[in-house]
Amino acid sequence: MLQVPFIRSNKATVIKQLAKRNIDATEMIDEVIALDENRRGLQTKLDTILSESNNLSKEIGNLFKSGEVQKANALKEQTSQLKEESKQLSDQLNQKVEALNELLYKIPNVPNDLVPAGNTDDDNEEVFRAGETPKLHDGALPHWELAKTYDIIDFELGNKITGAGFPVYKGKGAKLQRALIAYFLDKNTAAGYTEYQLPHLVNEASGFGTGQLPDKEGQMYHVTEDNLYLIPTAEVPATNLFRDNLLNESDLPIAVTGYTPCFRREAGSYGAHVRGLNRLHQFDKVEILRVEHPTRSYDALNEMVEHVKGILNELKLPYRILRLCGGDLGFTSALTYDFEVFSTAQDRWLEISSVSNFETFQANRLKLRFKNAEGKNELCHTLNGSSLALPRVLAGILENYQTPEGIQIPEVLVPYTGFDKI
RNA sequence: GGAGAAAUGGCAGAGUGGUCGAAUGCGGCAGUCUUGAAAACUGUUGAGGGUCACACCUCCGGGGGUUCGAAUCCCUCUUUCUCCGCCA
Repeated sequence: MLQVPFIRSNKATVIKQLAKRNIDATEMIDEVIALDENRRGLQTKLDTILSESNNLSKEIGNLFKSGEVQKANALKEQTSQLKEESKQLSDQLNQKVEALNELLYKIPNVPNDLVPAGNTDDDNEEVFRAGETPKLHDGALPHWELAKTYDIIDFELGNKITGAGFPVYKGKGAKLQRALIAYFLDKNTAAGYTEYQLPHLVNEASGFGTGQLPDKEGQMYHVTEDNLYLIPTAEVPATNLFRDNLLNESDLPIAVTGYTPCFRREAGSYGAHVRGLNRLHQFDKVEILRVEHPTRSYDALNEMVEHVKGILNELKLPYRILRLCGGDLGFTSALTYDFEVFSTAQDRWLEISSVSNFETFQANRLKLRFKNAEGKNELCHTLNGSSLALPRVLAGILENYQTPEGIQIPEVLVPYTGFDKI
């Protein structure tokens, strides 16, 4: 969530930038400022009363000590009114704080200057394109047909044991998945990211820290018995590693990578776009995450983009990079680059990575700070990205590397798979 | 799952109703001494709100209660440890 002091001193900019998301935030921002002023006024009043009653209590204590019981009892009577007042004030104060927070939860992050205005993914700005779209032979198939032909992914079996969106990988399909995970992790650790194995279920506080809660709980599977959520992305446990941390400036930057399965309810998705591996309830993903000094975070974002590019170049897949427009930008993000791989057989682009700078938006909720050069506590910037999401990369490989004789394995993966053809 | 014990500042650890935001030690920072360093000595060292800055307020695992007054008493939740049971 946004910081109130920031809103107060940058009101015009905040409203202007939020307009890129097609939000007129004028009213909300005004209300935030009014509620905050109100809150501070109440706080000051309450503090005064508490101060008075603290003094009285001390006096009473001293009187008891010196044996002046009657005087002490007389003073006791005075405290009851103060108590009543302070109770009322603190109730009012709590209401204000709650109202303020509820409002703040509804305000998305302020888009960066680079974010183009726009409504839908049509308005995203293509900033890079690489890789040749291969000319496929006659009779080239979409990946779900290839999966069947070569018996490497079984969607029906997943259907039987769980339901739609939970495919079963088998044989060389399973091995290829494992190879991709190992390859991605190796690339990430070689680039300085520390590998973590993270919990796949998280508590409410963690869901809140990264912005899934409140409001977006419908996207996550919820284990009500224990009030835990299945992670929709490793971003949630990875970012929450640093919840409530007060770091030294020298601890920054922090770079983390981890592989986890991801679980998404994807309520409301339907049709051809959920065919095959396009959209699943459970999928594998390797994530990279950075905790950065505010002055460096956009350099870090570029480094992450370059890193993901490096991987896709090695895999020799056709891909493009989009800068998301305001309408398509995630709630918590200030600037996001999406990577899409070209699905030749489907003739469409599939999102395989999303690299974002959240600036202080998550850090504020997480209370993730560092001590700056002046000795003041300052919020860190958090960033994360996929490197990479497995199913669509797999789809891209199957479709783009298919030949009449079988599916070639990208050269960099062969040491991991142990075979060069399916 | 059952029984018991515990949770205090970066860490260790005192504090069982009244100048306790909290002794002491370690660590950190600054200074003295030193050519420099170490050692020694001296000082300093939690967070949030609030203020131009002070003042002031809140925080001793979380929440609630008793009391004029709670780190200290009561209730509750969570976590950790020990023992028993079960178990990949």
